[in-house]
Amino acid sequence: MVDAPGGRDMTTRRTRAEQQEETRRRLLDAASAVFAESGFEGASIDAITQRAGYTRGAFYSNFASKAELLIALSEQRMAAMRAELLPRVADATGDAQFEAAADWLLTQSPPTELLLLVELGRLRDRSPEADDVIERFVTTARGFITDTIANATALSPRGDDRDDAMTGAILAVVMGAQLLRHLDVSVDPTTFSALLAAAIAPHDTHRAQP
Amino acid sequence: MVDAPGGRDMTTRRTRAEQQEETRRRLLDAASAVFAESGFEGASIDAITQRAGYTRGAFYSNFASKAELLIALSEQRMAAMRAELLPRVADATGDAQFEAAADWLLTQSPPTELLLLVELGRLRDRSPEADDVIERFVTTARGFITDTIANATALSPRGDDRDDAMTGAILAVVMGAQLLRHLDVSVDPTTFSALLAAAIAPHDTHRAQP
DNA sequence: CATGTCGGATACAGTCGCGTATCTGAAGAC
DNA sequence: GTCTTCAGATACGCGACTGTATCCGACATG
Repeated sequence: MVDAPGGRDMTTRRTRAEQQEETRRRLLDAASAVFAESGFEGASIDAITQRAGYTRGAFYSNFASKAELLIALSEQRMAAMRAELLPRVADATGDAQFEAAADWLLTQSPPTELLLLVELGRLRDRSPEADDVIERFVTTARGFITDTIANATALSPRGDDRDDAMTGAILAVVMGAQLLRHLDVSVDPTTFSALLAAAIAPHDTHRAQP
Repeated sequence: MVDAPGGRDMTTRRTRAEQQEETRRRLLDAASAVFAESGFEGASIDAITQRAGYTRGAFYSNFASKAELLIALSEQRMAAMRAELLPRVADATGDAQFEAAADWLLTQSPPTELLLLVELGRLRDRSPEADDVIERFVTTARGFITDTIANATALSPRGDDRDDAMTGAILAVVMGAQLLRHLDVSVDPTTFSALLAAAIAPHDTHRAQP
């Protein structure tokens, strides 16, 4: 699909670790695309390696199984998502933070990432590691949300189960919107921002309703 | 998995059409379970027919392909969902309608149905029929939502694109909640109802905030 | 009751994907 | 420069899944 990685290029001398790192990265990128198209079970290892420009040998020297690949990919993408959101939120102030996050979620972020969670949810029964990844994601996402809110409203999180209800509401809204995008249903950004605000409002009693 | 359907029962004489109808129904039910466990691509026809208590022959005399089975299953389940929601909503009045719907969605309805939409979304590129099913679902769901609101608030729908934004918001909330359930993340019913109300509130300017 | 019809079972051949075992050439060590 | 190591390629055997072709027996129709 892209330029052949097998062709050794004299201008780019690389250490073994660098080389393998790029292979891993390419495999993960290819897997992301193939998973999105065909789903986890429908994605053959051959299809993934071929799209990355390798053969099956490259796969088995980087991953033990397709499940492990899914785990690794999920973790990479969750970290990437966080890395994208953090600066955008940090660069804004007050309510603009939510709008910045909402805008990126609705227009920039690939709805594909959401599907990884669906596959992980299916895998959880067979692999305890998938369960860990999901739990880590939820915990991290909740922390990110409360931190952002605390930062935007200068209110510290409660730390009680009402926080869980609120972060759960935000997660539901965000994930629901991504799912609609996957179905090619457009989501109005204004409505989306309003929903996010509504999810936070009952949590923040100091805040006035407009 | 259940009692063998192959064993002809003398007490239950059935016409051919009835017999085949039951076969179809069992196959659809089994497919629903297997799809939930293994996904569309991961579900083998053998696994489906075996769980239903048949062999592959039963499948091919009822469906042309696995894709067609998914289409049929999706349509059946969407109709069933509607059939479940309608009386619950009709039996309540005013805001209780939303609570009734919310309660059923969060506690009774299997989060599995949502995954069918994900698979359909993947299939849409290959099968135009899947696209139709999705569009029909979205349209029907939107109609159901506006009807329910109109019924509960005695206000007629606007019929403009603000309706689309509002129904989209509700769909996002509902689907997001189901996805969280699939990930074993509990969703607080009170928060969920509040979110639904918040999605409607900006739409309904005649309504006072509590 | 005799015969045609057809839902579902059985048999079979072809394809595909997986995992392992083995090989190769370049990076790293000395 | 030689030797070792190892990422990635190649080869192979195996099992699983698919679709079709054929068969069987219960319903249907006269």
